[in-house]
Amino acid sequence: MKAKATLKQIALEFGVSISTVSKALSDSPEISEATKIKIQEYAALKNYKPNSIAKNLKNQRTNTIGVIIPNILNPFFAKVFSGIEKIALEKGYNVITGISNESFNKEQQVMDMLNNGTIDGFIVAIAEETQSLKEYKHFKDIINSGTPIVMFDRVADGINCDKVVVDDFDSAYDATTHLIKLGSKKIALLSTVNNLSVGKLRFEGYKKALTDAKMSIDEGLIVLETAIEDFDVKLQTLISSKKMDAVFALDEHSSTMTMRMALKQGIKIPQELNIIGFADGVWSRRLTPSLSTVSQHAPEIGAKAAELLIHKLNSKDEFYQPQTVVIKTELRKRESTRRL
Amino acid sequence: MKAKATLKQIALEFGVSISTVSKALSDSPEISEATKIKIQEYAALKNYKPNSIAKNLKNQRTNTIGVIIPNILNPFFAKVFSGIEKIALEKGYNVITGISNESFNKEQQVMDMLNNGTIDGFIVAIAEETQSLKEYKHFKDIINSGTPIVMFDRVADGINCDKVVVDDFDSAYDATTHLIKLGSKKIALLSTVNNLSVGKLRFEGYKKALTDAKMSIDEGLIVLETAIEDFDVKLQTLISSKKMDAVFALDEHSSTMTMRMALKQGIKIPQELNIIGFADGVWSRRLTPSLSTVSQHAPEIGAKAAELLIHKLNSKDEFYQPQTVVIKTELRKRESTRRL
DNA sequence: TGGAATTTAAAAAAACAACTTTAAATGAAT
DNA sequence: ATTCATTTAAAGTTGTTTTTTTAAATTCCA
Repeated sequence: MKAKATLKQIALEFGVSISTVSKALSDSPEISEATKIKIQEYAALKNYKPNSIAKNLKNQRTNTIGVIIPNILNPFFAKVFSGIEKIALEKGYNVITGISNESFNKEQQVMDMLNNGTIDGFIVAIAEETQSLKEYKHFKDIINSGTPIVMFDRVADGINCDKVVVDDFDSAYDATTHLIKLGSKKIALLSTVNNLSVGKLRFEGYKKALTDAKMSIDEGLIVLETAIEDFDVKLQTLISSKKMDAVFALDEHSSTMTMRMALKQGIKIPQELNIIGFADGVWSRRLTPSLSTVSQHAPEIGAKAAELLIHKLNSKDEFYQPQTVVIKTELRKRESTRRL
Repeated sequence: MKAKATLKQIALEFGVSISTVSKALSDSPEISEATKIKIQEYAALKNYKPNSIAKNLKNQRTNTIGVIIPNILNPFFAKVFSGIEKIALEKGYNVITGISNESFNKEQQVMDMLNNGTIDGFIVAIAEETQSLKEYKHFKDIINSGTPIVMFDRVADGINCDKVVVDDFDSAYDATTHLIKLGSKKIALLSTVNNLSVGKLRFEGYKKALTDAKMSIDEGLIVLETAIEDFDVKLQTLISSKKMDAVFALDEHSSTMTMRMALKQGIKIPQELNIIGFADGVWSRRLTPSLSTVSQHAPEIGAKAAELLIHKLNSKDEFYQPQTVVIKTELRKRESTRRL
């Protein structure tokens, strides 16, 4: 464990001043070639790297982004994260990760802990609990303290900051409309995420599509239930009743559980039941039959969020107007859908 | 965007020195009660938080862990990460994430970038390319520079550092043995990860289990192919031949692809074909039939790695002997296996 | 009660590492 | 000897913590 090379250590080595070393390493014209060369060579040899903590302190910025994610095990967030990380690396930023675990307290705690100079700005998907409570004061405080926030996917209406969202309403509308065009007369709607902004928007899109197609909204075909156990019971009942010829599932659990229960009942997919769901693309392809999904372009969401934040950090514009960017979704038609 | 409260700012406010404020806030007995109270009250009012960058510079430590992961989209790594994050939060550490994308260069670059005071230590799963090249100099350099490393899952034999691994050999041995006990006579071995240390160990465990059971190792039942396209072609051929009654798949792709191709061919699982694979537990349960897997306790791996690193960071023991911790796996028997 | 000793409170300074700016010094040339 | 050009030294900046000094207040004893 040899001592790390610092300007001071190098200066001592050559009996010159710290500023001489600093200038030599930044290749300043003020320093003689001979001195520069010997110092630069020594620095390279010792693998000198400026201590970024010291630099950060001086510059009053850290080139670090804080990313607050409700649940890293959700592949959607993992993908968004990969998009953030990619852009961050390109722009020379580090990424500090905080997991809120869908908890309001932990979200607040983690963000507060990081908002002390550790990070320059936040990228956040709001925790479920926070969104249920509509408790957004901590976001306002952080923004007021001068730390910018970019929200993605789950956003807070009242907060004036950059946002990156998916067109949840439209994508649900389009998916439902697609099922109608395939000949479905009875489209069930399944959701365990109706407590989230995204879930509500998707539900609205579904209803609008039915209304526009002059189809009635059948409450008996709708299962909105946040508690997984209760949801599964209701879903089992619905599937056994065989009242529907298509399912639109708003989240991964309801999508996959529908497939599993239907296959167990011997219901043929897609011959007897069309299914479109929100789910991870890789795993949807691995199912048999493969699941048609609404692809949300998660990496692009992350990339865009990172770009917005870094742009804001680099601009000195006091009167910057926050914007909301909508990332288009795509309907990925796989084996779980076909003309009835 | 009001100015952040600093010691200096508070000192100026009361016309006292910076050190007085510092001591007052740390409730030092050197400061009179009256002074302490007024300063503490003011600090609370102004929501003063010590600038962690400055503290880090002074303390020569950042309470931040650098986690280098080959691919965050792999649920295994995401789960390990969640385990790391949990312990880190408990112990008051932040987590900076770097993704190597399985690339040697990026791994080196990211770690180098962070090893300048930004982080106190690393937790690393080695990139595939790094492991193929057996190029471990950067790890040695970092350790020599005084920054401890804990490796998990994919580890480098030649490097003297803490390691957290799964008993890949044993778990493969046990899984294979389980298939034998279920009555399998012809157990195929599929792997797209034979370029990784973990893949090789699992392969060895499979062979040992067969040998111990006095069964021959049939090269015609073994598909080792890193390129996904080539793998799929070979797998299709193997499955069409129907030469086996069981499959042991060493990674997620080969596990799921086997199920998919077999089901497409009308092969009944598990009646005609038993399958055990390495795969994500959540999604394995969602498959129909659900997939029996080797559960690797990923969060525990991450937690243990974080504990080892933080312990090392907090101990001043110059002669600390690095250890290798083995996390036990568990065979999760689901619908894809049963007595033949 | 006056002067010294001791306690107490607070201020000053140093350190962390990098970086910047200003001032000074050296050397050569005029 | 003076001027100019080139180097180098010194000092200040960031915010915190820790150590050292200084100043004031109190106690103690003669």
